[in-house]
Amino acid sequence: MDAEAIKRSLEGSGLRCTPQRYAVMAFLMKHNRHPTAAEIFEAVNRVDPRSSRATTYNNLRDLVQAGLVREVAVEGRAARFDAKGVRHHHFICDRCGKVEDIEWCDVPRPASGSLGKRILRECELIFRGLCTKCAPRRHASRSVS
Amino acid sequence: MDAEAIKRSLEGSGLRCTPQRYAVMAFLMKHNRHPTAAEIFEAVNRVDPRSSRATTYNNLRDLVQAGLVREVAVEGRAARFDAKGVRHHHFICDRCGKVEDIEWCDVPRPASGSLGKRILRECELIFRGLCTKCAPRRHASRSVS
DNA sequence: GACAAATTTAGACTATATCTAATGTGATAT
DNA sequence: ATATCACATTAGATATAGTCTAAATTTGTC
Repeated sequence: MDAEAIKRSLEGSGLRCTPQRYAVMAFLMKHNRHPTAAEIFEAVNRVDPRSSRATTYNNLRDLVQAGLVREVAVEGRAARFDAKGVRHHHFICDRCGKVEDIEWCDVPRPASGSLGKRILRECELIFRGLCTKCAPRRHASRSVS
Repeated sequence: MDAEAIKRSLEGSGLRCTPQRYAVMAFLMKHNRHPTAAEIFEAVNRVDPRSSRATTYNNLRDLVQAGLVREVAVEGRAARFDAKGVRHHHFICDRCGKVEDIEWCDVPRPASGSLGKRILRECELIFRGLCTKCAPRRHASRSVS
């Protein structure tokens, strides 16, 4: 996405295209990892225009409010704990960050049902509760009681 | 779960059953919300035995290491951001807290496939990306690009 | 250019979590 | 019983993430 397009996108959402705001938005569009505010702050400040910490946070807030950026994995930013009594999954709301328990369910095996392969791949993630990197190599099952 | 059972469970994991440790564990077993460390600290300290902040955090760490407690929604405790370019879901690993994008996929409609109703209910949560409370009331579709 | 509104800024402040060094506790050997 | 030693606890210092404030600056408009 080129500079003009970013400018239009900001102004289309009722935000002025200030140098600092532009820098934050451009950085987020260029890097599709999920950077923290601190990483964005640092990256933006390696070159002109500089941007104070407050401005970086303000701009992130504005971009999220405008619907141009998503904030993920929130939940008040404090760790939460859970005695492993009944086996269950955790689901985290995209909007409010609430942690919701969902009933335990094993990974569905057959890929032939009315739900296609793509859905299964996504189901497997949540059913397993582990990302691709952390998932056990083979058919080994991990205790998540 | 009674006091003896908690004691056995701690000792079975190689942890001494100290008053402070017991209090944290008992609190977590009794309340199946997902309290923060601060909430646990406060609750435990409303009555004897008192427990310092460091001890509360240490005990939580020990309980997690021993596999008796889970820490949910981690990810280094810093918010992460994401320019809403391509529509996708976010999956957060239960073990390492990594945020992983998964390809966008609409909520599957039919409940009659080879995957049962229960699976569908769980799929819907992740496919929608919103918890029960935040989900739009009816068939309204939310823009999550 | 002058004005008002929006934006940026440095730094103080709050909240969450970890570290440190001193002290306390409990099981075991003597 | 008591000396010992590993394990636990403590208060307080420190670190990190984020917010707030009040003043200064920039921007769009007349």
